Parts: sequence; C-alpha cells; structure tokens
Amino acid sequence: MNTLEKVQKSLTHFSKSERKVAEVILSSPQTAIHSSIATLAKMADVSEPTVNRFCRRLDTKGFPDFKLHLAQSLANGTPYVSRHVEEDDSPDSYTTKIFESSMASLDTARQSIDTTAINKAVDVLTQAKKISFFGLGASASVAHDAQNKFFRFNVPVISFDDVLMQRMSCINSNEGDVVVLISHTGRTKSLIDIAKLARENGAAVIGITARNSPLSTVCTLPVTMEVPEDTDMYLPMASRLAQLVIIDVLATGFTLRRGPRFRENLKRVKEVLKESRIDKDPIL
Amino acid sequence: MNTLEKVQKSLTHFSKSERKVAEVILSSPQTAIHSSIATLAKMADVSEPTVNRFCRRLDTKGFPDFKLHLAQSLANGTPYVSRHVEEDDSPDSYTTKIFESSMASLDTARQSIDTTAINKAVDVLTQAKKISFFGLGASASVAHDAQNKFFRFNVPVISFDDVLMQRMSCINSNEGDVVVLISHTGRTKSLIDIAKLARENGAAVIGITARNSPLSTVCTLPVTMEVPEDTDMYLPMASRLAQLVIIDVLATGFTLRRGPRFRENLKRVKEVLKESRIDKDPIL
DNA sequence: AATAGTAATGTAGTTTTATTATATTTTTGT
DNA sequence: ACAAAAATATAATAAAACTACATTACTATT
Repeated sequence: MNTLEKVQKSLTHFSKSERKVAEVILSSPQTAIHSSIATLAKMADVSEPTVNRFCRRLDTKGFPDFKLHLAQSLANGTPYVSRHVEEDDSPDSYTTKIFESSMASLDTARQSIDTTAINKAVDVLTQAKKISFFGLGASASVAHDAQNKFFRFNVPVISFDDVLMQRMSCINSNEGDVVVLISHTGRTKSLIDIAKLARENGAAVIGITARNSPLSTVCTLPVTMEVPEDTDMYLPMASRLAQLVIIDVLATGFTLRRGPRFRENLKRVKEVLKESRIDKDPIL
Repeated sequence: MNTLEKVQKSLTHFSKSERKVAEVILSSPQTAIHSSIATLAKMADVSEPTVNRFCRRLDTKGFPDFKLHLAQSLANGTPYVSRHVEEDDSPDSYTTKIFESSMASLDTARQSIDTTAINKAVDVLTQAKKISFFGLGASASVAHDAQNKFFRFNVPVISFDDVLMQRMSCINSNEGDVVVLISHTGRTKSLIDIAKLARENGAAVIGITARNSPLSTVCTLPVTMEVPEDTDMYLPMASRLAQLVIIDVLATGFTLRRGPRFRENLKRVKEVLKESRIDKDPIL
C-alpha cells in the first residue's frame, strides 16, 4: 500500500505524539519529505526519537527510508499496469491503456525469461547451416519479422506461414539446421507435429512459447516465457510483442557473438537500403 | 523531466567519474536510493564528493535530495530507460537492456501520439469498403499482423509485401477503400508513390509513420509518432513495436465503435481457432 | 616537448543528521 | 494513591553528508 494512505489509515493506532507527527505529515507531505528529522520533530512538537519510532512503526528502516517511501507515494503515477479497455473509453484513454498494458506485459515477460536458454539459443543459431522461422496466425508475422532480421546477417534463412510448406521444409532439414517455432500458447497441433518432424530429421528445434506447454516439451531448446493473458479484446496483442523482443534479443546475441567485423556487414546492408529512400536516414 | 531519464540523457555531458556514478545508478536505481553516499561512491569507484557534485549537476540540493527525486521518478512514470548494448554484455544484461529499451520506446511513442488522428483513423476504418495494409522490409510484418487482426473483423482486408502487387492493388482501389501505409522513416520512395496512386483513385490513405516525413505529407490522414532512434544494432527494433501497438489501438478502437454485438463475433472466431489446438486455451 | 592554466577528482576535516541508550514523564489499573 | 507499564524526552553516539583544500589529470600554447 501507498505510504501516505498507510499514515492516514493507521491514524487511530498511533499514540498521542505519533499522531501529532502523522498530522503534520498529512497536512503537508511535500514539506515533510524535504525536512530533517529535527525540523519535523519541532513542527509536530515532539522529540526526534518519537519521529523515528513513528517511522519504524510504518515498517520502514528509519527516517530517511520513510522519506523515500513517502516520496514515492507522492509521485502517485501508477506505473505501467495492465488495465482493461472499457466500453466508453475515449480514444485518448484506450490508447494510453493499450500502450501501458503492452509495456506491463513486456515487463512480466522479461522477468520470466531464462537467459541461460537465450544464451544456448544464440549458440545454436550462430552455428546453424540454415535457419527456419515458423509460426501461424499472429505468430506468423513474428516469424516474418525474424526472417527479415536474420536475412541481413547473410545466413540462409526461411520463413513460411503455410503449414504444408513448413512440413516440406522440415522433412528436408538436416543435421546442423535450426528450426525456430513461435507460438504463444504452445498448443497448436500442426506446429507440434512440425517440431517432431524437424527433430526426426536431425534439426535443432528452438521454441519461443509458453513454459510447460506441449510445444515446449518437444523442442530441443525451449525459450519460454510467461505473458499475461491478452486483454479482453479477443485479439492477440501482448504475446507477439514479447515474441518480437525475444527475436531482437536473439538477433542481438547473434551479432555480439559474431564480433565487430560482422557488424560492419550490417552497416553495409543499412547503407544499401538508404538508396531506396528519399533522403539520408536510417532503417526501413 | 523525470530524474532517471535526466541521468540517462545527460550521460554524455558528464565527466568520466560522474559517468561512472550514472552507470551505477542506471544499472540499479533501486539499490541507489537505498544506499548511502559512501556505499554508492564505493560502488562507482569514485569519491564521495564526486557523487555529491553529480547530484548537484542534476539540479538537486545534494545527495539526499537527489535520492528523493530519484525515488519519485521510480514510482512515477518511466522506470525504463533506453540503454545501449555493449560488446561484452552478458546474455542476462543485453536481454534486460533490450526489453527495457523497448518499453522506454513505447513510452515515448505513446506520448507523441495524437489521439485525434487515431480517432479519425478509426472513423475511416469502420466505414471502409476494403482495407489494405502495406509496408516494406520490417514494416511488412507489421502490415501482415494488421491483416491478421482485421481479418477477424470480417472486413475485406489485404496485405502485400511486394511492391508491384501493392501498386496494382492501389490502381484498382476506389472511393471508400482505405489504404494503410506503414513506414518508420516515411521516406521509402515506392511507398510514397503508392500513397499518391491510392489518392488519385479516391482511396483514403492512412500513414503510420514519422511526423513531418515525406510520407506523412502525402497521406490523407497521417497517424504520426516519434520513436527514438533504434539502438546501435543496425536493426529496426523499437519502431516496429510502436507500429504494432498502434495497430492494436486502431483495432481496439474499431471494435469499440462497432459495439458489443460485434465483439460476440470475435469471440466466435476465437472459438473456432481452439479446434486447431491440443487443449482449451486462448488465441494463437 | 615542456609548461602554465584549467578542470576534474580525491583527502581529510567539519557539520549536519539520525539513532541509541537511558532517564523522565505520563498513563493505566488496582 | 501507588506501582507497573507505556510513552516520550534528553543527551550522547554513530552515521552520513558536505566543505575546503590538495592533488592529479587534462588542454592548449609556446
């Protein structure tokens, strides 16, 4: 709970002098956080240790710590919290909500990611003879994006959003090939089949999917994460953002592993793209 | 401005030692606010007065005051700050950096968006006879994603990532059709041509692009935003995330405008998708 | 390349601030 | 009214922050 609210709510539980302190703080929290313990004590007409005890009673380490907590509760901007869009939200309101929910989801996703898996995936990718990215539905565009990115690395890379093409491609895969499967739920039947198919043909299978999902168990290397349920709009939103950022992370890991000379290459690719533009300017 | 952002932005203006202090704070602001000046100085491997000078340089009265400000900015808006990936970053470190940079970019994007334009775009989209999404390169996958989303709305929707197909499609467009063009820079020649072509044929042209870019000027309805330069990896990252979220916003606006009965439809689409899955579970 | 000047950083001492230990007062219950 | 307990204050101690000044590291100029 917010510290200021806590002071307010505990008002009755305080002793006489402590209440004096609370009153002073409530009447002007801004002053409180900028005062020393001595000043505050004088304002409340109590002794310094009383103020100190007051702070500890509110589960803080002492006066400076209490000020910190108080300062935070004064800056009462609810940080990125996932909020549902309501029927009568204004454009301004639902825009903000969707952006903030997206950010909040990325945050939870980040916290749930196993960087050891990331590192292994980068290992595998850097050594790949051929990389394929497969996804279906909303995840197909993530695969598409991944293809675009790795294509710049000058590695053989494929992406199909057609189930049959995906199957065919997997049947032709060999030892040294890497198949990256993208699925939010990790329950899409055909993708699970494809994972098995690829393994049977000796390819390494990286799965960007949910922890403990069926897909994650059939992959040779699952890169799992937890993404909060998509909002009440019946559309996939947060999940694919997190997937895209994972792709970014893998791509970045890839370039880091390849070293500085490799990045010169990328620069060249970027230069070439400039010619399709009206002016000097970065990426597409 | 938010103190944490300020630290980030002033990085270049700092002296060598002050930068060390800044890095320590940025890498773990939570630790910073709970440390004494001595501890922080030791962590940054500088002297205490250096930390003090650092604080004053950021327009605070001193170290305790700085901590207060920092605490507020942590509670307040942007806990995420864009940081560059370094050559020798660990997987854990670059993963965090990329996620946080992504979130920070979304935040700046959000702040720069004109919700009036969003609202108009939703207007136009809901009345469209046919919707086309076009992008090239990294923006192509955004277009692809948009198609997937609007397809569920049961509206005629197209997406091509081939320039010629895009042209042909525009030539055949009519009054009442809507063309959505996606480009981070807004300088891609062929997309600008396409915008003109579509207008000549009476279509409404929505441009998801940079403010004041050539593309934004030829659209009938530019939905512009500012996305901080992509990181020093020569790859498009933040920009397309913001574009995707804009798509989400437009899609959400669309369903809101269509009312509750329409959302029943979406639910049905979702139900159907379940059959392709191993178990009960949401979206792809 | 040497040197004066300037900026940056660190050392050590000083002041301020917070905390602890203990004494005093107030409250409460019998 | 008095003892016991709780609350509060005083004074001493410890911790933290700050200041003045010394040293070092740069920059530019000859």
